Amino acid sequence: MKALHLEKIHPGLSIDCVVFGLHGDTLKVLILKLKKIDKWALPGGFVAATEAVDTEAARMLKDRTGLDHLFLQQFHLFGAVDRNKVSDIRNFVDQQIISAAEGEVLAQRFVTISYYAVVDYAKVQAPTPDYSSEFCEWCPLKELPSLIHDHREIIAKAYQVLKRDLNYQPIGYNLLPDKFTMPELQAVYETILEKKIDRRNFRRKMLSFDILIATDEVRTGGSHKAPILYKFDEQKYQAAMVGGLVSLW
Amino acid sequence: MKALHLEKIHPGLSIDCVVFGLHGDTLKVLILKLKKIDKWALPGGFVAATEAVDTEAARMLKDRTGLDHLFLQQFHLFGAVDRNKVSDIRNFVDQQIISAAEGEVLAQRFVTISYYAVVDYAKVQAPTPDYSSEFCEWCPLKELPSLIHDHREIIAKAYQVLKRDLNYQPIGYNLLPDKFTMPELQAVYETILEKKIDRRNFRRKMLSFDILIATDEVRTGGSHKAPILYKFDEQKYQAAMVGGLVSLW
DNA sequence: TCTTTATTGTGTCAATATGACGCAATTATA
DNA sequence: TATAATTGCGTCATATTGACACAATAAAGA
Repeated sequence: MKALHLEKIHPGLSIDCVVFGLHGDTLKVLILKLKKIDKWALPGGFVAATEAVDTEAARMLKDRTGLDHLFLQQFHLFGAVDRNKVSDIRNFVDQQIISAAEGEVLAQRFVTISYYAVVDYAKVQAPTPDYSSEFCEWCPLKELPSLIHDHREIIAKAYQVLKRDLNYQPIGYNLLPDKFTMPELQAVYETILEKKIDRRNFRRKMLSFDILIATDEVRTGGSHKAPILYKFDEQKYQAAMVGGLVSLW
Repeated sequence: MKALHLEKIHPGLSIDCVVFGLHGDTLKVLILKLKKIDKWALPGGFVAATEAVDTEAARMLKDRTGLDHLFLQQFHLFGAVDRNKVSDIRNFVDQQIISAAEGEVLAQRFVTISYYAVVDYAKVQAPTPDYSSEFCEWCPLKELPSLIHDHREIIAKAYQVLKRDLNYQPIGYNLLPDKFTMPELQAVYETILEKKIDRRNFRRKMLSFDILIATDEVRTGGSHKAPILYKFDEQKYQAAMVGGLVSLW
């Protein structure tokens, strides 16, 4: 959480990424263990003076996960005055957990623009910590440890927005493999929404959105009927991202 | 668009507000005519170092419109590198439209966090220009003049998000009077969506959301049957703001 | 090879929701 | 007192949804 090249950094602004990982039927969040402080943080960083904010968010995600071309959704700017909890930082300095200089940096006011992404846990070999962190961990959403600043609030908001977005946006592109089965897609929804959906009704509704193309292949391996592999109709998928899947009025 | 007290301002960050006004059946946007430059701008400003970003957005809206307690929706951070179009600014300086010092300020990189609000045009007596602008105007969404920076893009995005939000959020609170009729509420939707809705089906759906309470009063004055006055069930309205009106899954 | 098990694709059906519209009631005005 | 305008309430055919039945089939075990 320290600026590397302050002179080249857009001032007062940070980026935080909430990276959701689907691990079986559990939704996890990528967090980083800080080096000196006994707390965790979201992957994030600062914006180079010469780069667009969206570009920088994508770069950070790539640096941590190795993943590229992900769907990164900007969802909120957190701009409370004491969102970095200056009294906590003073305590860290008093207890000599961090140096006075480090405390000075951390006590500066930053507003943070937050992005979320949903990634395939299996595609991320080993998340890479940044200069300020020791190691990374995928943590179940329900078992978050003590987080620095307002990062717990950021994660809560990200999860709320993600669930809301499922009501009008498709999901799965660059998250599932190019070809995937209906049960695999359903698992994405069930994991995020923490809710069982009737598989026959799920199929019917999903197909009605007209964003899937059935291939002539199936996924073998299970000791049961081999499910059909689908792919996204990229055109219609993108159209649905903009125009929404359903409209009330 | 110039900082008043740079030393007390959070650096590199501005706020822009897209204030939609319902004027009969037309959706208008509040814009400010700049003093020296022959362009228009969104109401906005900078964030005091001692204030939350949301608070500052509300303050700006109150300064311009006199309106308080509005629903202000933060919707996007615009963070492109050249969103202030530095080449345009250099031209203004070259043509001596603005001073070199003013050009210097305008050419600095700022990211802007944008909010939208929908207000009752009739409640705003006379919008007040700020120090950088000559006068304000409610401009129909379809007839926007030349705007500074990326403000046209900001308005387009605001309108897109507003229409999207109507699909899962209620609208009308602090926009309509405390008591309002069903046709008045419907007009809000029709004006924003630019779409006629069957009044009988609108009523049925709106009532099904269970956020309205019928009073025992009616609105007289028209030469026709007096419509019933409704008010919002504030509890359920707020719940719908968080949880959404409908859910796909 | 022949079951068995697990899970998929397809389809049914009652209940509910939606879109399009009819009609009597009622308010101010002519 | 009639007229015009617009509202509240209701109908009906059609579409959508939720709950569930059943045959098909891929792999594993007997």
